Amino acid sequence: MPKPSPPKRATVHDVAAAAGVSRGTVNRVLNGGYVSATARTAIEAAIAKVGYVPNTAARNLVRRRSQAIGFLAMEPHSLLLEDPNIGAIMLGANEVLSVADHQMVSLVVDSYRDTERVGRYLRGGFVDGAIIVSARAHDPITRLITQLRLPATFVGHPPDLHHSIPFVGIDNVGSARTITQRLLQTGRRRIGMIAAALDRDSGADRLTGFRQALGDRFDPSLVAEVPLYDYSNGVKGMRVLLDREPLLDGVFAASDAVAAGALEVLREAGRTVPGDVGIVGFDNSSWAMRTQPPLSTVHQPAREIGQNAAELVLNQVRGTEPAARSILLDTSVVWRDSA
Amino acid sequence: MPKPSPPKRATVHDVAAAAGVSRGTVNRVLNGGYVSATARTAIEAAIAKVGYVPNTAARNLVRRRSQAIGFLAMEPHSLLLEDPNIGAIMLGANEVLSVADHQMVSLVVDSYRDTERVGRYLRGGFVDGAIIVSARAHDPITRLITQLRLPATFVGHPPDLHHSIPFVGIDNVGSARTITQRLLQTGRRRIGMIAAALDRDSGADRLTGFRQALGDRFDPSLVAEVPLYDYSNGVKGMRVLLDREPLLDGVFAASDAVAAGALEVLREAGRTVPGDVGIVGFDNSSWAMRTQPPLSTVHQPAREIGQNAAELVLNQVRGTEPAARSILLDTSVVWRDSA
DNA sequence: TTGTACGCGTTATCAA
DNA sequence: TTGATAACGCGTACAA
Repeated sequence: MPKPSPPKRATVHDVAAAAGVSRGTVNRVLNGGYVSATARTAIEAAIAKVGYVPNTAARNLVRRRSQAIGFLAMEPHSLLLEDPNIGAIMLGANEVLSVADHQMVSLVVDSYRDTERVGRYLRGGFVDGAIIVSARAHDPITRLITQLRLPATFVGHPPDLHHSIPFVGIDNVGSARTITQRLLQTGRRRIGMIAAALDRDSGADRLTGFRQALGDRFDPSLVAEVPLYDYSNGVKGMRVLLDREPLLDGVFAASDAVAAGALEVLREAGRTVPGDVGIVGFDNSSWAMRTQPPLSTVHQPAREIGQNAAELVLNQVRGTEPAARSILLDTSVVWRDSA
Repeated sequence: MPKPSPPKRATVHDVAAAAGVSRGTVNRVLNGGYVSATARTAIEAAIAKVGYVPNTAARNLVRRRSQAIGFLAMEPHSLLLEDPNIGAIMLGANEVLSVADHQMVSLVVDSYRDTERVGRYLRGGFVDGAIIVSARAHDPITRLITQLRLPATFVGHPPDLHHSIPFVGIDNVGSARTITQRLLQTGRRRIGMIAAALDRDSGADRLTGFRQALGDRFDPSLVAEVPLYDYSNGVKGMRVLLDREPLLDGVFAASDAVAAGALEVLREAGRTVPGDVGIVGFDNSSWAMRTQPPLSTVHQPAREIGQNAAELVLNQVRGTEPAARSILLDTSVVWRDSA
């Protein structure tokens, strides 16, 4: 079987020939510059006629650009698909990047080996900038990026954010406070929290908001810490909570998936929701509407987060970045039946 | 703010200078060829010392390759994230592509405008090959790809598959037959199907399998057709079925999401599962374990599908494709409590 | 086994 | 306003 030959593509040279001008002039209509009206129309016709499309490789070579932005997800492979927001964030980022004719290359950093590989990639100049999702504290990748002075934006800030790098996110503290207050307003007295992912800003901030809302009534023994934002950790956390305080009548779960797991445990324990105990989640993911009863939760604009992150990087790449940096997007609370 | 200057990168020239040889020799150790042991070690040391990484743009320019494979999803944006398999398929494909040092560029084709844009992209030689997911009949993109003789692989075959293009998929007919038989074996007499996405091979084949399993007992009036594989269509389909045949005691839902919707309607109608009616799904997605009761369903190896698809394209790109073409992967049935 | 020189398709610089 | 020409970094004949 013969190696398929790449399709023949028209070049600037061909366009110039077809229009009866030099390559320089063609280039000026492509990339702006002084050019006479007659030449312009002739060239535009020629471009359409020969079906010219610029060759990215050649262009990038001379411009010393890759026209690519890295999307770094610092997350175990398995969790990538479970995360209800990451997909929408990627989609949002990809939207504005592709409009700006940039390629989004997604790199998941799971193991140490990944760190090395991605490090080489970044150093190699394969991307003009990076969007970093769910970075943890003291991340080697973060250090590398500041070292390289690579244009970048965080989605959610790592605890040790070097503020030369902007971020886009939501107010986790405020959102958590608001939704916890709802629990208080509906008369719950013994309120616990299943706190997940405390090594991330989102996790830590949600706990902070919970504590703020409770004020004097905050009781550390009613906080069950679990590592991840998922269903099975919701199950574990709820068991702990129920064990410590059988009279519990309110629960703030750090995510909808966690809440769904908690709900299952409550059902097994014979507690009714929202009768015996009220429960609220976070994310407004598809979980929230599937549970019985549906969850009251915090909606975060994941797609917009992605879009804003992409814009922030592109601004830096283009060198047209004024003073204003990080962006905090608004959340909204969705009331359903669980509390 | 100054435009961030791209990091200075070492070139073959630098390596040659550092090793005291010519660029040609350096090239030979990079891309294979005769080279003396002494020269090789000297050059390898030099490469490490100056931190040389090949420049993709330059390499692609001269090789006339893009080192990119398009991942085309012919699906509405909104459904992309809902589909339980597509994410895993992408991950699987990306895995083998990145090992082969190829970029995966994902292109979602939703509207007619997308078709045009993607068409330009393919014609422009921006990808060396393509993986196409959920193509429908008479797709203009498919036609373009055969025209261009672009190396490609389908995931699931479109009804009008031009057999010059290989595909990787599962045996939807056989899997559907098997799981429907289970319903029969457990003594169900009036079995209906909620058939979704009949304009796709997967949807049509599952209906075929259902019909085969039932044989003489097949009753067309017990098939509710719905357009999409999602929860809300499961709700609609189940209502139709219950309306047409109140004595129904078995249901094959075309996907787990559909089954979940159907389950909700059954609950509202006061039917117990699996007591009054047995129900089975398809996909073994996260839905299957979240429903009450958990679903019996067909597991399909989504990740492997992606891996195989990528390998099939790469083989064609490299021109090292023997005779064997399409691949059918095995499914397995997962028995839970719903039937 | 090694070195030299040309071409890949663009952009950018400089004269004209 | 336009045209010629030199990079950009690499692969590859061809000659040595």
